[in-house]
Amino acid sequence: MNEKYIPSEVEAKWQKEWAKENSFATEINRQRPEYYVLEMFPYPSGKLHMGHVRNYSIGDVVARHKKMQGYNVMHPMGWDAFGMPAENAAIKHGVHPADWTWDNIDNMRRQQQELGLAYDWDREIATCHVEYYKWTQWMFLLFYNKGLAYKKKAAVNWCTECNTVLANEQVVDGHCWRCDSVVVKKELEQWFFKITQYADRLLEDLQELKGWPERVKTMQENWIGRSTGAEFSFVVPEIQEKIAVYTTRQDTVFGVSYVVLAPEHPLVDKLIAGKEQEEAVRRFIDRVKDLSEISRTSTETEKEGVFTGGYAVNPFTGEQVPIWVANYVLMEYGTGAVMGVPAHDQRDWEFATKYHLPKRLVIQAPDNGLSIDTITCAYDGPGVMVNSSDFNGMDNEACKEAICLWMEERNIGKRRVNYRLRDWLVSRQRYWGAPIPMIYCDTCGVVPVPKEDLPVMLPKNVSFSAGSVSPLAKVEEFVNCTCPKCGGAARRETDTMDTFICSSWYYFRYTDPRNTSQPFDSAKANYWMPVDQYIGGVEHAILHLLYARFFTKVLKDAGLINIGEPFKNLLTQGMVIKDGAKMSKSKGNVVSPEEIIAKYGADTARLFILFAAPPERDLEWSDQGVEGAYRFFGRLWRIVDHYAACAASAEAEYDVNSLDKQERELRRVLHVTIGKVSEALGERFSFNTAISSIMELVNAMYAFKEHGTQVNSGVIREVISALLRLLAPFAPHITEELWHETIGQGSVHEQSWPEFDAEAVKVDETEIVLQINGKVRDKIIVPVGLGAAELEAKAFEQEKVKEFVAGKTVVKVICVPQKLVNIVIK
RNA sequence: GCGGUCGUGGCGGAACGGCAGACGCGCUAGCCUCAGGAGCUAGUGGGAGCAAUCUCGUGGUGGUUCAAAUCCACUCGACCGCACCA
Repeated sequence: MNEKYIPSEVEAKWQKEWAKENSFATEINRQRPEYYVLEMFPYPSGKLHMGHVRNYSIGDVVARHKKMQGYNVMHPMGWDAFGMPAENAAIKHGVHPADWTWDNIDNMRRQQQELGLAYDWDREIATCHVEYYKWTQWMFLLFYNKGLAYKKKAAVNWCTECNTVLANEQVVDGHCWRCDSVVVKKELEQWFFKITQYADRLLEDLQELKGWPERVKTMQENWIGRSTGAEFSFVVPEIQEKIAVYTTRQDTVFGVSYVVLAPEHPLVDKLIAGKEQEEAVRRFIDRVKDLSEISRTSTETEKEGVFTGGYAVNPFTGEQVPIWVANYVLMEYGTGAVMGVPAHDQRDWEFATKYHLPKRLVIQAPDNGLSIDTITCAYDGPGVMVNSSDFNGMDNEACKEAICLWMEERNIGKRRVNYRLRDWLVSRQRYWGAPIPMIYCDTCGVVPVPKEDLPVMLPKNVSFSAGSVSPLAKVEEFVNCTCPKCGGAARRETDTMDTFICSSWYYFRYTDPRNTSQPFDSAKANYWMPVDQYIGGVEHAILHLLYARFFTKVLKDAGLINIGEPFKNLLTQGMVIKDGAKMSKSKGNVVSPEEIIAKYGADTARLFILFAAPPERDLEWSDQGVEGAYRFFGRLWRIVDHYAACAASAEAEYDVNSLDKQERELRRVLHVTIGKVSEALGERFSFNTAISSIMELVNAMYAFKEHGTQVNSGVIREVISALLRLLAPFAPHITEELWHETIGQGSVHEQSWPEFDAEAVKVDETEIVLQINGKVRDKIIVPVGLGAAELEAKAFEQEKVKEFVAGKTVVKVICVPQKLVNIVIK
C-alpha cells in the first residue's frame, strides 16, 4: 500500500472502475423497500458551482447510506436544459442554443463524475431532448383537455431584458427572478394554467407535508393567500349597474362611507361619462397607470384618489355613498372594488381623513372606550356591534356570520373565499423551450395538436437576434401548417412553454425515462413515487415546489398516478458563502470546485462541505477548513496503513472476551461511533456531527496505537471495516481504496451498514456529577447500575460534599442514576 | 404591518431540561526532523490564584424548575418570505 495519500490517483482509479460496473443502476425490486432520493436537477450553465457540490454531496450521502441499509435506492440526475441563457449565448456568440446546451451538459456531467456521485446514469434525462419535450407537450394537451389551460388577454408581467412575459412567481420585488431587470405591465393575450382551481388543495395538503421545513410551508401559505369573507354589490342607479365588492369585514358594512374602484375597473368609463369630474378622473388614472408596479403597490406610497361624481347604494342601509377611484385598490385582487370603512380599516382611515370623508363607528371595543371623535386611527380589534340596525349588541365575530346569512336570504350577496394566488402564465416569447402544441385556424379557431402528431419539433434553423418577437414567429416552415380539424391552412402557436413546466414533472420521468409511448408507466411511477428525500435550494420555495405540487395533483386527478404530493421530505440546503456574501462572479469571491478537486480531491471537497455546517444552514467557505478535511484523510490513511497488514491477515470472527482493556475501550468507541453516525444519518441529517464522531474514532485509534505493539488483529479488523463503511457515504474514493487494501473483498459501497452492538458500549464504571444547589462541586466514579439510594449515600461520603453540607440543612436530594446527584441545602 | 428562522469561545459549529463549548479551524508548547507551511503529543472561554480551587459566562430582562443554551413571557438584534390583498 502506498505510504502517502494521493487523492488524484485514488479517485481516478475508482471512478473508472465504478463507471465500468455501472454500480448505481437500479430497477424495481419488490424484495426490498424502495427509496427515491433526488436533488433538484441543474440548469446546464456550463460549470458546477459550490452550491451544486453541496447539493449533490448531501444527496449522495443519503443515497449511499440508504443503499447500505438495504434499500432499493434510486438516485438519478438530469438537466433542466431549456431556458434563456442558451438563447442569450446564441445571440451573443452565434452558437446554437442546442450545441451550447449539450456541450455544457457534457462538461457538467464530467464534473459530477469527478465528484464521485453515485447516480444511475441510465436514467439521465434532458428536458430539451425531443423524447422529453414531446411529453411536456403531451402534458400541455392534458391540461388543455381538462380545461386547465386557457388563453386570455391580461395585464401581464413583461421582462424588458428577457423580452418575454413572466409568471407572478417569477417576479421578485418588481424584478425578473433570473436577470433582475425591471418588470413592466403589458396588455397581452397569453396562455395560463389554472393553478387557482387547485388553490385550496395546495393549501390544505401542506399539512400532510410533515417532512417539509416550516419556512417553506409558510411561504407557500402566504403565496396562496387564502382569505374568507363576503361579496355583495352596491347598486349604481344612474347607470343601472352594480359594483361588486369583496370584503373580509362584512361585519362593518354599516360603517361604509364610500366605495372605491381600481383605476382599471371596467365601470369607471361609464360612470364618469359626461360628468364634470370626467377630465380629472382620466388625468388621475393616466398618472397612476404610469407608475411602476413596485411604487404602485408599496405601502410607502401615499393613498390618492378622486371622486367620480357617482353614487352607489349600500344594500344594508339604503344610503347613497360616493364612488371614488384610488391608487390603493388593485384590479387583480377580489373584484377590483372595495367598500370604505374608515373607522375599522387603517387604509380607509387614512384615505377618509385626507379627503374629509365621513367616519362612522360600528364596533365598540370591550372597554367601551371608543368614540369616533377621539380615536386617531382605525380600530380593527374585536367588539360589539353599534350603529348597525338589527345587528346592534352582537359580537362582531358572530356578526360576520349573521351578515352572510342575511345577505344570502335576500340574495344580495354571498360568502366568498379569495386567493392571492393567480393563474400561472405559461407562455414565453422565446425560442429555447418546448413549443406549445396549439394551432390557430381561421375556420376552426384554436385547435390542439393531436397527441399522435407530437412532438411539435423545435426547428433548428432559426435566426437569433435581440427583440421582442418570438424567434419561432419568423420561421415560415414552422408557423405554416394545416389545421388538424379541417385540413385548411393554419398557423402554429409560436410561443414556447415556461421551463418551469418542464421541471414540474421530471421526477416522474426518471421512474421510466425511456418510455416512447407515454410520459411514464403508472406502475413504475407508483412504485418509486413519492420522492422520499428531495434536496435543493430554498429559492424554489414558491416556484418549482408549488408548480410541481400542482402538476402532481393534476396528474393524480387524470388517473396517471396514485399520490397527491410529490416530495415526502424536503431538505432546503443553505447557501455557500464567502467573506459574508453569496459566491458570485460580480463579487469576485468564487471558489471553483474544479480547483479544489484538483488540489485536494473530491473526497476532501465533499467532506469539508458536509462538515462545516448543518445542511440547511448557510456555509461559510474556509480554505483552512478545507485543509483540515484534507489533513483528516492523511491521518486516516496513515493509521489504516499502520494496521493494514494486521487487518488484512485477521479472521473476521474472533473472541470478544479475549480483548484486553485498551482493546475493549477501542471497540467501545467504535460502537459508540456506529450509534452516533447511524443516528445522525437517520432523520436528522446532521452530517457535521456524524463526521465529527468519525474523527473521534480515528483519534481513538491513534490513542490506542500509543499503547503498545501487541494487538488483537480481530478487533483491528472490526474497527477498520466498520470505520470505512461509516465513512464511505461521505468519502467514497478513499474508503474504497483503503477497503481494498485491508478488508479486501468487493466494494465498500456494496457492504451493509455497520451494526451497533449495545454490549460493546457498556462500561463497568461511570462518572457521576455531584451538585450542591445545582452547581457542580465534585465528580465520582461509581459502578454502573448503582441505585438512587446507594448513589445518595455515596455522595454524602465525599469529603467535598461534607464540607458544603456541614452546618446546613439538607432540603432535598435529587438522584438521577448514571448521571448526577444534586443536593439542595439551606 | 403579518408570518417564519435564528442569536453559544478568536472562527465554523456541538450539547434527549442534568458537567456549556464535542469535532474542526486558529493559536501555544514539547517531541521528531538538515529543514518545515509535514507528522506525533499536550494545552487552549473570560477573570482571580503558585496551586488545589473559586468566580463569571450561551443577545437582554423576568419566570417555571432541585437543575435552563434548551421550556414560558416580554425585549433587543440579524436574516428570509409576503405586503395598500380589502
